[in-house]
Amino acid sequence: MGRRKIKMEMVQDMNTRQVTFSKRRTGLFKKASELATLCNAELGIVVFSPGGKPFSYGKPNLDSVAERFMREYDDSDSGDDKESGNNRPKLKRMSERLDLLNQEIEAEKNRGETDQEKLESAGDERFKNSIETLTLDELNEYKDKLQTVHGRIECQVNHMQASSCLMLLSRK
Amino acid sequence: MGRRKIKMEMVQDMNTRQVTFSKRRTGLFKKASELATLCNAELGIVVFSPGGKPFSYGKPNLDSVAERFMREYDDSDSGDDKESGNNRPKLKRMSERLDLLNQEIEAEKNRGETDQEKLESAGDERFKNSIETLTLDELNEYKDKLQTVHGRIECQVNHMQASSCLMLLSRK
DNA sequence: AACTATTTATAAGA
DNA sequence: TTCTTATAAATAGTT
Repeated sequence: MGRRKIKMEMVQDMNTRQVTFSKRRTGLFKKASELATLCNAELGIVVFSPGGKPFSYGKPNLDSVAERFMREYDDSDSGDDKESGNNRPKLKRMSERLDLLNQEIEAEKNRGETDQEKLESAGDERFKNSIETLTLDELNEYKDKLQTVHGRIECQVNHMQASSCLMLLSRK
Repeated sequence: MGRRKIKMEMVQDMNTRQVTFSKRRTGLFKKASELATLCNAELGIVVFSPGGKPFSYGKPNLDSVAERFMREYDDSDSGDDKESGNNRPKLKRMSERLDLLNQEIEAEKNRGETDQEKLESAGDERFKNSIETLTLDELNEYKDKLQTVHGRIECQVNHMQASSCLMLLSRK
C-alpha cells in the first residue's frame, strides 16, 4: 500500500522494519478503533514490537475485554441459545475460535515453524500440570505476591487490576 | 473506503452493521497478520461482534501472547535494560501502555461514555478487593474449579490451557 | 458472495 | 521522528 508493493515476509533491514512496525501498528489500532465504534464492538489487542516492547489497545479497555473473553468459557447456564445444536454452546464457541486460529496460522505458515518454536508453543503443558498440582502454600504465596504488586502499581492505575492479578496467577 | 465516506459512529441498521463487522473484522485480522509477518512481531486480538460472539486472532497464538504480555510486568531482574533511567523498567513500560490506552480512548471519545458505562468499566475494583482478601479455602475452591474445566476441554485443545486457567482465576 | 467506485493505508523519499 | 505523495489495499454501496 505505498509507492511499491512489498513481499509478505519479514522486512530485512532493521531500520525499515522498525518504521514499518510503527506505521502499521498505528494503522492497526486505528482500524480496531473504527471497528469498535462502527459496530459497537468490544475488542482488545496486544502487540510486541520487533524489539520486544509491548503495546496494547482496548475498548472499552483491555482488561475488561480479556475478562469477558475468558469468562465466555465458564458457566453452562444463562439459557437461550437460538442456534441449532444447543448442546454445549461454550465448547462450540471454543471450537470456532480454534478453527479461526488454525485457519489464520495455516494461511500464515509460509515460513515454517521450527521444531524449537513448536516446543515453545507447547510449553503451556508445564503450566497446566503445575496448576493442577498446586499446594495451598503455593497458592498462598501467589496471594502474597499479588498484594505486593498491587501495592506497587495501584497508585497509577484504575484499570490494570485484572491484568496484574492474571499476570501473577498465571506464572508457571 | 468505499463508494462513500461514512460517519464514524455506530451503524444504525442492524443488517448493515453485521456486514460491516464481518468485513472489517476480516480486514483487521489480515492487517494483524501482515504486521506480525513483516515485523516478526507477536500479537493477539480479541473481538466481540455486535451479537456478543467472540472472535480471536493470535500469532504465534493468543495464549502465548497473553502470557507474555502479563509476564512483562513481573520480576524485577533479568539484567540489561539499555535505556536510560533503568530504575523501574516494568513500571515504565506499564506507564507507556496506559498512556497509549488513554490516548486512544481520548481520540475515541466522540460519543461520551455514560455514567453507567463508567461504572461498569470501574467494576474491576470489586475484583481487586476480593482477590486481596481471598482465603485459602477460596483459593482452593478455584483450584478445584480449574481441574473441572480442564477435564471438560483438554480433549480438544492444546493451546487453551492458559486461557482456561486465567478464566477461572479471574472470576469475580 | 461478487463487484467497483472511492476512500484509506502506507512504502519511499524528504 | 514527522510530513509528503504516488500507489497499493480496504471497503460502502450495489447487484
